[in-house]
Amino acid sequence: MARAKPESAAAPADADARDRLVAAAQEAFAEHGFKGATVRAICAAAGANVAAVNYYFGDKEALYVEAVKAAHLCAGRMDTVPVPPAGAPPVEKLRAFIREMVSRMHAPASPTAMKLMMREMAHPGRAAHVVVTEFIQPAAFALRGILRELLPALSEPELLMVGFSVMGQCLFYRQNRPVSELIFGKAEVDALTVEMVTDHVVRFTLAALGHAPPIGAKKPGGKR
Amino acid sequence: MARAKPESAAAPADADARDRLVAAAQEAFAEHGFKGATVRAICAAAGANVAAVNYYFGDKEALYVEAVKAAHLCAGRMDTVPVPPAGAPPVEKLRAFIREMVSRMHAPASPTAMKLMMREMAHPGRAAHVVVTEFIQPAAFALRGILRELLPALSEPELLMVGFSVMGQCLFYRQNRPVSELIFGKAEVDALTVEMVTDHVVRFTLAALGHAPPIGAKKPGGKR
Amino acid sequence: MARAKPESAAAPADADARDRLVAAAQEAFAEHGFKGATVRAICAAAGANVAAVNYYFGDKEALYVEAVKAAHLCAGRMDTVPVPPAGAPPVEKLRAFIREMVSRMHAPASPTAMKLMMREMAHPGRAAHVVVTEFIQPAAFALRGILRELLPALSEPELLMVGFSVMGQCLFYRQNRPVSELIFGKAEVDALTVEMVTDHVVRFTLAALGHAPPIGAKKPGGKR
Amino acid sequence: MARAKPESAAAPADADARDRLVAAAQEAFAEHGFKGATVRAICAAAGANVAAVNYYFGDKEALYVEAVKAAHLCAGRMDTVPVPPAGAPPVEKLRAFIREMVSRMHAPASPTAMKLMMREMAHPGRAAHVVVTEFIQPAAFALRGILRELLPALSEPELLMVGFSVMGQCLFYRQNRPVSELIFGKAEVDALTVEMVTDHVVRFTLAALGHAPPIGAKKPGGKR
DNA sequence: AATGAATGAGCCTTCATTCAT
DNA sequence: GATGAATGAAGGCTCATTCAT
Repeated sequence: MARAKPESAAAPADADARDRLVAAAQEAFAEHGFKGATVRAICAAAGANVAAVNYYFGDKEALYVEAVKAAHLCAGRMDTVPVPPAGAPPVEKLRAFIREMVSRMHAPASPTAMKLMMREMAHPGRAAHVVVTEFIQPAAFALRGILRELLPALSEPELLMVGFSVMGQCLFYRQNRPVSELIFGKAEVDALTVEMVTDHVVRFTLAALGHAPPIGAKKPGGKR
Repeated sequence: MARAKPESAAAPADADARDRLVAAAQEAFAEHGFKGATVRAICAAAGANVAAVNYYFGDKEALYVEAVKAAHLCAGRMDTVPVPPAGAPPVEKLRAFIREMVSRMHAPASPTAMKLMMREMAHPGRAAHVVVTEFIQPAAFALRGILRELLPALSEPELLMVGFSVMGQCLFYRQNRPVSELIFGKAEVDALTVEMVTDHVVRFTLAALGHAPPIGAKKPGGKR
Repeated sequence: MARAKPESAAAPADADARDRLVAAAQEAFAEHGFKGATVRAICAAAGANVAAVNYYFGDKEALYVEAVKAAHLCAGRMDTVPVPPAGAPPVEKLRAFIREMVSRMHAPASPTAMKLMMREMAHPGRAAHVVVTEFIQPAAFALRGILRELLPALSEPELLMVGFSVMGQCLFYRQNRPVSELIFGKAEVDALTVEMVTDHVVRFTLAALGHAPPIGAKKPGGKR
Repeated sequence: MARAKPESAAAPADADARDRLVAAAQEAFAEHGFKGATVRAICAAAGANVAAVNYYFGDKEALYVEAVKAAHLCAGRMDTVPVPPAGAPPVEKLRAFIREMVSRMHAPASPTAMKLMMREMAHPGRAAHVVVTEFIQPAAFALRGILRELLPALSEPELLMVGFSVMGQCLFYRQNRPVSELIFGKAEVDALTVEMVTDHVVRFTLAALGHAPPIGAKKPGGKR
């Protein structure tokens, strides 16, 4: 926020102390939550002094906010990236949106970054405002716009729920992956590649909206 | 003279200290997480001594596990509940399953039991095993059975993803409610009643599976 | 303030932890001031745990207040003790007042208690209100009453300054003893017994007020 | 090229960093004590670097000593100032001495230099020696000389106590001003001007010594 | 059986100080 | 000469836990 050197985004090892601190904080906060993570552990993991977090950020909480902000920066803005075909048909836009969303949820650039974001979303607190207004809200409105094009006759609440159905499918793969692995086995879940999931969610959704043959039908075959 | 023993966990009615402790722990852990909740606050809320948690459970962590276990007991088994149409057609079974699931997830205020379970599911740890094997797993297998009946031709991975799409839609309303309210406004989100959401998820899913007209179509239109 | 066992006042060694804590705190605060004294050192000196001060008093500051209050309690109330001859002639009352005041300043029951009181008086802060209203104020008003009897014609400001002259003489022996010893030598200053100082201050004051022969005159001799 | 060296302490006019540091230190130490004042705050107030105090003085404590020394320099020597009547009658000398002393102690607001000196005198430590030998001692001896002239027959201890009575009256107005204001109200105490206090202390003392009519007598009475 | 007084480990933070520039 | 980024020691305080009762 107040620095002029945002060079290489993820700072795993050799970046300067401040960036290493943020990276370590993401990891720690994602793993143990705000209270569970200790600044001592974070500083140790970042190879910095115990006083470093107070020196660079002034506060444990400020570091937390910074970590969440960095996480969503690292994940990229949702409103700019996903919809390459600006004037394309809405079905294509939706397909692109889901593809982008699923791929982000599936194998994000920084796993811990996503994890941290999810944690904050589940229990909004200190940094919720930043994440929501800068990261989530644009995506949500973009999706709503696409869906409105596709379903011009739907009432607002119905449109809202359609959007929730799309987001629910995408978020599931991140929010409930650990439990899924416990139930069905890690191998089974890991076998689902990004492509498979993307195709499935796109098809499931488009089928529900009447823009593709239903799931039971022969793959890309005749109308039946 | 007083009580026989603090043996059987679930207390029938008048709630002695041990049960009040578990109830208070559910509330506290659901609200502040494991580290955030203090045993002092829990004991105070339960009207018990500071040493009560150690006396009854031996450990803060043991109390946590007990609280989560009690939560899933309180929430009820997922495989037994939605049985109304035991041998009914699979579409009806699916409808019943979704109805049950959505209504459980939907509780607007905060049935602390569910909240606590969700927290534990998001970051599986201490008590994940019990919750998963006794609560989630049966539900997941029940859903898988229903879907298999509906879609006999699907491959295993495809079936898995269909189940994830159903669960994703249902869970969304609990896991992402706070953020949804931040984005679209609390009023908009609260306006979605259990009935509306149930109907929507059922219809969206059945439409995707080809067992109902798609969402865009005229609502109460012809059978096709 | 909230305990029911004010048994033996000064608790040097075997009293319960709380009292030992207050005693140690008096010593430490008197010696190093509020910020200079550490709760760790205080607890160590009291043979108590590091958390003891927070357990018994909740705060370092609360302990400070308690220490100051205990100090003035230990020194005794000023309004009740000194004026035995209730209806005696004012000169006698003044003599008694000065005697009491000087002897307290000179060799108080607990040297550190007095020192602590003086410190707080010099830089009033946290505990000033208690000390002033409960200990200093009564003494000041008692003195003012005595002086008003002696000097009925004096204006208020003049009476105030006469009181200050009396108090200034008495307090000097406590507030500036260390410096006095540095200048004139410890032996010289220590040679001044309570009796000598009392007699001197009484005589100096009464002489100034015209109720005794001046200092230069032959001791208790003729009018000159 | 810039300045020769930070050698001579007292700066004449434009105040370079070192001098600003000392000034800021006086203020801070006088207000918050040694531990209470932070070098960061001092440097900030002096518009200097955080490392400036260590660079110029080597130590926080060294800066403290320097500040106290500068304070006593700034306050001026006590033996040289009140010389107006060099060979005047001793009564006049005493009058001049008290006048000088009272006016120095009386400064109503906060000439930080004096405040700092008083603090150090109350708890002699690091810098006590310099202050005493260079500032207090000369004044004390000057006073003793004057009193010896006035009271040639007195024993040494008696003379000492007379000196203490004079000093006690003067110092009272600085050492106990805050408490006095708390007891009698700020307005009452502030109403006592330097002139009033000077006149009172002179008269009180001279009366005690038999060189003026006692306090109770008619104010502007005959010379006697 | 059940309590609450007491403990010690550990947390976040501050602060005087240093070192490379 | 003078700076400011960075450090480590220490401080106040919280909290889960225990031990006599």
